[in-house]
Amino acid sequence: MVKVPPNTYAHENQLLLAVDCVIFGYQDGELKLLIFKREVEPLAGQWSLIGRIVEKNEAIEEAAHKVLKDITGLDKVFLEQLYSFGSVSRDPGARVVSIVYWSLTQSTANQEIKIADHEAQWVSFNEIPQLVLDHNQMVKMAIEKLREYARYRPIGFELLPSQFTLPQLLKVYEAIYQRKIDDRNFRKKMLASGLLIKLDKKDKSTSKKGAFLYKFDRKKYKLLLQQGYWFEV
Amino acid sequence: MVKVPPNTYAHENQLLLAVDCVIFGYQDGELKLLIFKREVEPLAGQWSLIGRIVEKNEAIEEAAHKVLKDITGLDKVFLEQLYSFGSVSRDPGARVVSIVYWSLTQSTANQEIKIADHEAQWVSFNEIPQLVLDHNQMVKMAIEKLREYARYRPIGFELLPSQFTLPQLLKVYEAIYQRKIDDRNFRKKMLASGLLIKLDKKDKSTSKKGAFLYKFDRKKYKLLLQQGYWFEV
DNA sequence: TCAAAAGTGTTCAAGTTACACCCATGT
DNA sequence: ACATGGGTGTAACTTGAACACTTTTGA
Repeated sequence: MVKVPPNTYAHENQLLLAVDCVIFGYQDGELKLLIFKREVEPLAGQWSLIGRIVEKNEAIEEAAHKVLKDITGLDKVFLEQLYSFGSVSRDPGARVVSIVYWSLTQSTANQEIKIADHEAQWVSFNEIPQLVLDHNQMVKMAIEKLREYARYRPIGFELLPSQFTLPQLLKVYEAIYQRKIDDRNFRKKMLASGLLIKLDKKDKSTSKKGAFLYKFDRKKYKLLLQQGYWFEV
Repeated sequence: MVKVPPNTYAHENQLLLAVDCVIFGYQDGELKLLIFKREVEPLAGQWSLIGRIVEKNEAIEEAAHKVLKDITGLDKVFLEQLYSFGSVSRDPGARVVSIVYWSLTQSTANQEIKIADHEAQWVSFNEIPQLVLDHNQMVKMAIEKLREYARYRPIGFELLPSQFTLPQLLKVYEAIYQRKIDDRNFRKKMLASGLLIKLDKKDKSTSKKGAFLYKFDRKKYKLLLQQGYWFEV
């Protein structure tokens, strides 16, 4: 009779657990990734995702939230677990298993200041440098997840200010999918979803005519989700 | 200037890392979950998923594979990472973060012997008992994942012997979705995918006429995947 | 008055769903 | 000969894709 290795707690100092965050933003019509220069040896000074070791008394999700808040000042943003990376030699410094989270952020002036403080930096998707360890792989997976997610969940909004125009939203999706999207079909679908609240204001920053501003109806979305609603762009 | 907590390796004996496996099977026209009685305190003797602490010198995926092989004897089966659970007090015995994997297995006689050895047990989806810790939540998430996956990947095969009939495959999908599926449309789609290899043999165990046996064309599937192929049931 | 972006409907093709009967064979 | 499960095609409908012009307004 074969025995499974006993599920015992008699293990000590096994390995370290870290969280790393793939943080996406959207500026100047482009999707961006937030990276910074690693502070600890080995590989100090090289580009890296933002993360740290998980403390014993904090939940992993909590750790991810804190990392994100520390660097961006942002609190209530889209943040979800992506995947855990745990090969033995992924980190030459120690045996570290990393649980990766991905986040979508809206850029605000305040946030930019915080980011600059940390010497972090936004880079365009097609200019992502080599990152330490397996971080490039993490980013690749996160980008795939972003595209997959965008297909059936309304996440374009997460990358825009709370008030946005339809042309802006369209551009976000075009940036995500890297292709032109028919604007008439796009409007139809978006408006048909019933998840947009049209405001009585126009944004005239990009045209003389001005485009109507909308808000995303989060309450209604939650309600629809419970009813098994399926969104598709 | 705010400082991110330093990403240093100077932490010790932080927490333990475990893998747990949600193992699905298919028998008697029903989807089943493999559970066993927990061996260690606290909560010894209660129903639990199968898992153990990850050793320092093994990759997390490797650990999951070993757990699965130890209990079922199965080696090359569908096994993917599901999610990591890491709230502080999820385990009253210690601070344990659990990385959960899910697996689809084909039942074989040999496997059943191994499973019996371990006093593990298959239970139907609608008879899943209360499990220890957050294991019921893990199972719930795995079932959702299974349904999501089945929509766009040919995974029905993973639950059947390597040779199977179309009526059998249909029943697997009906079990996954818990609803009747039109057999004509199902056949059309399956055969149109080009991923089934028709054999010259019939299985007469369930009817006098007998149903043709098929094999799943894994090579072709891999090829199609690379070309951005998208399967849908 | 004109340049530049915002806004609006219809047609066609493709894919999905619904549906009913004959076939083969062991007992 | 009959009961049982295996196998097959078509029509209606729904969905997604393609496509071009008018509107508004600041400069």
